[in-house]
Amino acid sequence: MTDLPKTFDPATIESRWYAHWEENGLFRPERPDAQPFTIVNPPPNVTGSLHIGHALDNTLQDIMIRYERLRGKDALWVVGTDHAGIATQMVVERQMNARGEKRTDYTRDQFVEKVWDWKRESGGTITGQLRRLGCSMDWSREQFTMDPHFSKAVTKVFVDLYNRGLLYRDKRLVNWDPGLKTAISDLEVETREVNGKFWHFRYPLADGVTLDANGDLGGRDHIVVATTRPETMLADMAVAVNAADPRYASVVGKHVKLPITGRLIPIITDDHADPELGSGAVKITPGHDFNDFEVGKRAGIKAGDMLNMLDADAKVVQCGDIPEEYLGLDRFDARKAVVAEMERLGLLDRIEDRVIQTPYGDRSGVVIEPWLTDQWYVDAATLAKPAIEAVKTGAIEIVPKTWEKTWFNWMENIQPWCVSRQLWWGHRIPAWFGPAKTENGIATFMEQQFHADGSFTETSSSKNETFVALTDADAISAAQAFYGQQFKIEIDDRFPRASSSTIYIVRDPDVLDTWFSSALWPFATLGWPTETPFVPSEVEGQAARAAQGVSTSLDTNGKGIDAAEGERGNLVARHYPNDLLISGFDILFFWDARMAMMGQEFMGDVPWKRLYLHGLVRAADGSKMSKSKGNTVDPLGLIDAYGADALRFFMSAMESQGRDIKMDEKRVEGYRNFATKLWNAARFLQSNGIGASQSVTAPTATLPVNTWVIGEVVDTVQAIDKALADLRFDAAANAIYHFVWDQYCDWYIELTKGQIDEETRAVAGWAFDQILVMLHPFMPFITEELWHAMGARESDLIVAQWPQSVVADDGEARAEIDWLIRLVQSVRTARTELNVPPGAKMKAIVRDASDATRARLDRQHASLARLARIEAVTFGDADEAGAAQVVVDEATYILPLEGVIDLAAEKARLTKAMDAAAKERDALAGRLSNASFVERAKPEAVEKARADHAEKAAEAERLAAALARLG
RNA sequence: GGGCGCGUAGCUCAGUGGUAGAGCACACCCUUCACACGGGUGGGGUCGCAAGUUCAAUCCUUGCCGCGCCCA
Repeated sequence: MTDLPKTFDPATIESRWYAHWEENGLFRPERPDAQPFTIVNPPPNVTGSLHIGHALDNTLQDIMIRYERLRGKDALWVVGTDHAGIATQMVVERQMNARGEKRTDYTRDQFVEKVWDWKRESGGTITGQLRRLGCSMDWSREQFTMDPHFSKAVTKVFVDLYNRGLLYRDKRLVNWDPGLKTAISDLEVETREVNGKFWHFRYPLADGVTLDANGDLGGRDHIVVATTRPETMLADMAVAVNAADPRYASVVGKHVKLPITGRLIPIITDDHADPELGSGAVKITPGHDFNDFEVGKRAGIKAGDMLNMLDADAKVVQCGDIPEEYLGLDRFDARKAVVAEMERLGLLDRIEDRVIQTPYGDRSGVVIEPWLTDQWYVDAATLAKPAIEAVKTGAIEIVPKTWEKTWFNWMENIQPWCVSRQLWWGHRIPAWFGPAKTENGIATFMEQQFHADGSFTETSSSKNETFVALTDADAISAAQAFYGQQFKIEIDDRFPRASSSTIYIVRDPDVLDTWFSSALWPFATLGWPTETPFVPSEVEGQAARAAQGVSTSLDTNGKGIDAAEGERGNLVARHYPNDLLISGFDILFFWDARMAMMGQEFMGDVPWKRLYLHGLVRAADGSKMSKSKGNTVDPLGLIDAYGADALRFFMSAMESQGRDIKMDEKRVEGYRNFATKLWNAARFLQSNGIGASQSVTAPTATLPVNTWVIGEVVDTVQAIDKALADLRFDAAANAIYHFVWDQYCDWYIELTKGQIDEETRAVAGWAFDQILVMLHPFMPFITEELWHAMGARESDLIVAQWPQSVVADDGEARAEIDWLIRLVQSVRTARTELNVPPGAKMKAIVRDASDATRARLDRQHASLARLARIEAVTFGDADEAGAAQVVVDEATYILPLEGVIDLAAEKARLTKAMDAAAKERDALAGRLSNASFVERAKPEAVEKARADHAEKAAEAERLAAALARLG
């Protein structure tokens, strides 16, 4: 045993134990024959640093993985980071900007190399911080989404999805982020309400046409349309009215002459125009509005023919007939210019104030522009079906269950997922474009993308040929097969084209959405596609999809174990499906849902059997923490102040299902105090010659106090087992907290003081060991430290054995200690209320004591003397006149306090106690006298009411007697 | 507009169809030989409001009020 300092100082032990565990491979001990238990960590952004949400998420995961490791399972916690395409590219570009450089000063390869440099240098921040939190991940297999093996998986998934018709290139409106100059998915768009305006414009009818003179709008020569985005009128291609709207029936098929551009645009009918709203007529800008895009398509306008008046920066470009002075204007300047011109022309009907739902990029914070481009889309609706089914059949259990509805709702209304991004950092799309074969021979189609400064870039049109392949070589062979042996195929970085002898194919410059790769995390981290699951091959995976991926966790469980027998070392076979995923609900769609889709598609099985969703950690005032508000709490600061164990315990104790956690630093402090309490208990044990126990099984106990504490240990194990089985982290933490402080320290240690014999030494040491094991998942550092401080050990605590939850037959012992505690408390209360000096020792005369009570008093006299300061106990009658009286069960304890006692105070005290008992007695009597209660209530409820009534009645009677004796 | 959640002691939160709990804070007492980051004792709540179901509602149902989040 090592002597412990008086106060626990977390900082001195945390780094030491963490290094010890990691260096000795204790985060993933070799357990080839054990049942696997697998969690993958939500890969933090490689640019990130640990925030309080990570602290919560990773603490919960660590609790589960340490718990299962202690229970003997082959626990694997996969860890790594994701490459965070946009965020990482932004970080590196910002650094370049600070040096007066920009990305385009470099070639793509040079730039990507610089990002790798940055990653090697600064990408490990968060992994170091996770270690400080005590997280026991398998660092030996740390992953990165851009690792070669992982990239291989990403490419394969892209190619396979393409070949299965689940991934395609399409020209349609996409959420374009003009700040980052890339497409983003609809999930990355955040809708905000902003104060804006609704401008009503008059569009003159062309060719002298007027509205029906007899109609409600009486022969007007114009149609009023309204818009929240006036600048888009420069790309208007139609005015739509409802076919059932009589006001416009006479002009359908006619034209309006678009102001400013002079363009003639048709008046068409479409249900999108609602006669009840505004004028009933709407301007249609198919190239710049999602609704209008659909209207345009219904009107027969092809996507490629839709007018596009903005460039990638959202500046106005020529799309045919826009006056010179508008070209190059930013979209918001263009808005002002258009409104001013319409007003000058007398065509501004009116302006309304209106709250507008405006889309913003969640990373850039700029207004998103619907923009017409070619992008790659995943057929999410098809992939969602097995994911929906998995939750319905229970193959995936979502905890808390309330999230199921959200899961279904989102999955059932899912839109095509835009997965291409116009970035340099990320997984480059494995698609090559070559010239098209047409009836006139081989031809290249290019699309010109104009810029506001008059320049333009050309990109390969979707009319060209596309080759999706795993490698350059595969792309070349595919092209060779397509174009024929007479051509040499070369990969080029300019544009697809053909000479008389050579075909040049060009790889798509875009990269994939980071979430596309992190969706593969549960299996690509395990070595897929090199290592494969036991059963599904690609063909079988497809078959599973055809069958909607219905599987049960029983099937998958069996498969995992069988696979382990035959293919030890194949991590995919052994650890897929994962057992549990713990994530914040904020990434339910971004990540969890997509893992479910990809897992089902490629592995033919769910990625995890359970999905636990926790809430956010909010600021003390309940507001959301954010850097911009400056109200973030740094978990590392909390670790510095209170220790990682205290922070972890806080997270667990506050994690109740379906609720956010409000930051409460006082509570973290309280759990630091708890750690110190445990520390001091260990010091007490040491000073009494109590150390490490020799067995996992409880020692033989004869003394009631020892039997009692063994029973309490078992109760606590059972409570924790139950709580963690249900993922009730708060209940688990509270169970061990309550046992340590309120049972072990406050009563067990106090009851044994001064009478520590060999048996007690053994039991006390054993019970303390059980505490260390049970508390270890929550507070790994202090428990490991104390584990070793208490004596020599066969193993480190991190790989010790979880307590056995066997029930001992201890009814009588527990009843005795329960009685003793109530007696001590009652005497203490009487002493305090009667102002008996704390040090004063008393004797007690006991009336009406049963034989059992006499025996207990005899056995427990030493404890009674210590804790209640009752020195001598005698039996029989006594003069109660100058005495306090305490009623516990059948007996009354008379405490002579001649000269000390305040008679009035004692009377008041007894009266209060008697009234309380009488009140409950009467309430119970009232209930029992109610015939319907006795007839209809459950028999056991009636029985309990009767018993309680008898007890309360007796208690009131004894207190009344005591009061009477007082005179 | 649709969906979800929350409203319990001064604060932060558990909880249960049958007499309301914890931590912190508060009051009083205690340098008792592990611990003042401690020990002891105590005060404090018509469980948001209203109706309904029930022998019995803080808990179930409905409505209302207030707060938060997600989706359109």
